[in-house]
Amino acid sequence: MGRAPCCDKANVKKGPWSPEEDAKLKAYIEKHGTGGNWIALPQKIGLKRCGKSCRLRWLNYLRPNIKHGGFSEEEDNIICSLYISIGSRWSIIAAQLPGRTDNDIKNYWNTRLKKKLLGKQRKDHQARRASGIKQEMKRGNANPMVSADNKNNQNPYWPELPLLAPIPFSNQEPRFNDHASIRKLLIKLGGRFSEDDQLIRNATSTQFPNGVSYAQQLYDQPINNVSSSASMDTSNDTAVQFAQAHYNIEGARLQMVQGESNFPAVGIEEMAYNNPQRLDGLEFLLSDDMLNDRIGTTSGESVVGSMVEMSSLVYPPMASNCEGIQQGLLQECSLEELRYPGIL
DNA sequence: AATATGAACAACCGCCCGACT
DNA sequence: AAGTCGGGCGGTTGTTCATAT
Repeated sequence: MGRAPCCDKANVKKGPWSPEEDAKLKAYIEKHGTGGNWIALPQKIGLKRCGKSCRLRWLNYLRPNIKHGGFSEEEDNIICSLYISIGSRWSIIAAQLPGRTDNDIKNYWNTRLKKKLLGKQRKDHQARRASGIKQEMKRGNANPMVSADNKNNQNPYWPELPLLAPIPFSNQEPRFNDHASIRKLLIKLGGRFSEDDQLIRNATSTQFPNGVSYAQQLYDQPINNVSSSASMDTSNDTAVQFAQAHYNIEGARLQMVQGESNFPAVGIEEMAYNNPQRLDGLEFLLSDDMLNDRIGTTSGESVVGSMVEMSSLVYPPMASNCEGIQQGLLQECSLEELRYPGIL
C-alpha cells in the first residue's frame, strides 16, 4: 500500500519563496515555534506550501545565524576530512561547522570542493611526474615512462588527496586514540568484534539504552552548533558524550589516514602486506614507500569495488565509509584517469 | 550584442526510520 | 504485530547568474 502524500500537491505552491512567504514563516516560528508538526504549519499560517518545503526553507535559509558562501580553508579541510571519513553524511558534517547547513555543504562539495580536490590532485601528480621523468633521464633511462616504479605494469602515480588537518581535540574531551579504547567504546555501544578484531556490525544501527539511534543522537546533539537538520531540543548528557566520543573516533581515524595514527594493530600498512587485494583502489591512502613496497605483490588490476571491503576492514565502525570517495571522487575521475593522471 | 556554456545555488523528490496508534 | 504518519536525509533537478565565444 502506497503512502498518502504529505500534502495536496495540486494546491501547493512550488518554486522560489517570496519575501512575504519568508516573513510569514519566520515570524510565526520565532513566535510560536514549529509546534512539532511541519505538515500542519503552513495551513496554520496560510501558506500554500508543503510542510516539508517550509521545514527546508526554515532550516536552510531563515533560521538565525545561517552563513552562506565564503567557505574558509579551515572549513574546506573539515569538510574534506569528514567526507573522506564518513562519506556523504552531510547533516553530520554540517554539525561540525557552525552556521552551515547540510544543503549548503552538499552544494559546495558538489560544485566546488570536489573539483578543487581533483584539480589539486592532478596538478600535484603532473608535477611529480615531470620531476620523476627528469630524474629518470638523468639516470640514463631512455624511456622514462617505464621507470622502476612503473615496472610490473603498476601505476606509481596514484593521486593523493591533499594532506588534511586533523580535527583538533579538546583537552577536556576523552581521547580515543588507541585501538583498545575505541573497541571498548564500541562494544559498550552494542558492537561486537570477531576474533580478528573486526567489528561486525554497522555502527549506524547502534542503539542507545534509551532506544535512540546513535546517528539520530548525532543529529540531535551536534558538538559545536545546531545542525541544519538537528532538533531544537535541549541536550542530554548521554547523547553529548556519545557525540564527543564519535567525534574523537573520527578524529583518530583521520589521523590514521594521514599516517599519524596511534593505532597499533589495524593499520593500512599491515593490511597492505597481509591482504593486498583489499587495498586495490585505495592506494592513494598509502605513502609512496608503502606503495612501492606493495608493487610486485599484487596482480595488476585494481578493483574499485574492493574499496568497500577495504573500508570495512580499516574502519569497522562505519560501514562503507569510502563509498563517498568511490562515488564522489572516483566516479568523477574515471579509474583509468586515476591510474594514469595527466595522460588521458 | 547575441548566444552558448558552465557554475552556483535553491528547492524538490523519494526513500528510510522511528514514533504512535 | 501491522499500519500510518511525520521528520529527516541524500540525491537530483531547476533556475539564475557569470563568463566565454
